[in-house]
Amino acid sequence: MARKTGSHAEITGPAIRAAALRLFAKSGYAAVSMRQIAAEVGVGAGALYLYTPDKQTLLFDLMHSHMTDLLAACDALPKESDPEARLNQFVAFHIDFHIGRPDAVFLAYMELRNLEPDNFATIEAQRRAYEDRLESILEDGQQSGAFAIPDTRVATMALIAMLSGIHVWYRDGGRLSRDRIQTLYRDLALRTVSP
Amino acid sequence: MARKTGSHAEITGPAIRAAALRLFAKSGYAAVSMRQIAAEVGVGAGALYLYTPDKQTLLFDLMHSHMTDLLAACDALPKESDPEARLNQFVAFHIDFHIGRPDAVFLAYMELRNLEPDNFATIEAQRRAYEDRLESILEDGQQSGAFAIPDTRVATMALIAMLSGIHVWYRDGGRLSRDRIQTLYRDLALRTVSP
DNA sequence: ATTTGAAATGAACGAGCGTTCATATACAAA
DNA sequence: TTTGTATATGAACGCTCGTTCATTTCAAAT
Repeated sequence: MARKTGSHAEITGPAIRAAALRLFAKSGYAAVSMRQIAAEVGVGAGALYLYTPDKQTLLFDLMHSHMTDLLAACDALPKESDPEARLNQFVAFHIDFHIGRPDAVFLAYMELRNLEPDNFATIEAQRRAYEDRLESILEDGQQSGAFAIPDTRVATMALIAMLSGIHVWYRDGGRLSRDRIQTLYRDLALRTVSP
Repeated sequence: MARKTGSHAEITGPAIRAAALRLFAKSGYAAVSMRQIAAEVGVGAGALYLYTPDKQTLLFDLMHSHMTDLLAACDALPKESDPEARLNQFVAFHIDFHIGRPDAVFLAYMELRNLEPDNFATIEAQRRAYEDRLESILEDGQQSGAFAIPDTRVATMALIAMLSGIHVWYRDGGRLSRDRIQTLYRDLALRTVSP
């Protein structure tokens, strides 16, 4: 048997990316073999190379498209002028975006060290760009007197870490609803910057 | 050649653990081979098995002893009665302990998924026990009225994430001294729980 | 000086790795 | 219905992996 009945590139391609994402997130890039990914999709290992030049590129594409989506979604938010409203908006956005993509979030956080130098630099720049979105909000609030922040860079990193930490314990259908979590973290964020 | 001049178990054993810790932290458990570890120590790969039954146990021992040290050091802190003082103490302790052990922190944080189920359960219980140290402080403060926390469990996870996030950006000799970081994070922590 | 056990070697094992390629089949267009 | 191309196979390549083991050498105790 060679080509399969009903096989199409527009099905297999995304299926490979989805399987790779799930497996990389669960076991880690280095611990997952191309044969495992292929088995999950239901094809032979050789077929993967019709869709990616190699394993490293598969990882990079997953991380890169995640970060690109993140930045695009962040920039597509309606513009608020009040720093406090912008912070609230950022917190709600971050939680919403990240809770809906646990595997991609896990990848982007845990697999940086498995990227080759050029790929690493690209992802790292995107991560930094995202942090800068938050830092701008804090700086503007600081200048306008809406916030009182001793060190905006530290506050930025602290807030990002606090928000990103949700993925460690959040489970769908757990004790807290998404709305409740957003409310609690909006409150936490606001407390850390309020005068 | 077989046995080496000047070779001693009390030297090679710790050297293996130190090399494994550094390499696991840098590249990840699955990406590091026993031969790499051995090369770093300056022995053959076979020699490692005089000091560990297998690679998995080597990882587990590193994580387990780190967590055990962490809990012991935390419990050895002088007892404070005031919840605010206890929170300050916890923040300072956490930062101090973690900044001094970047590799072990990285391991305990990133390699959980590479632990076999029994080992995972052990480490996870220790991690939870550490979180509970902080949660107790927050609960006591909440009951005494010193703190006003909508959800102590969420506040606990948020604070732990915030504090642990320091390892992402902290570098020895960077812009901020250890003292300055402790001051900033004590302030951040206090803000998030203050009435 | 001799003995004894600890410490390390280095070859070997079977298995699995990422990747390539000649080959075969299914589908779309003619 | 024929033809051309997209899609997939599965064997094979050269490596590296974790681990074992017979063997050798060093260091300390007698």
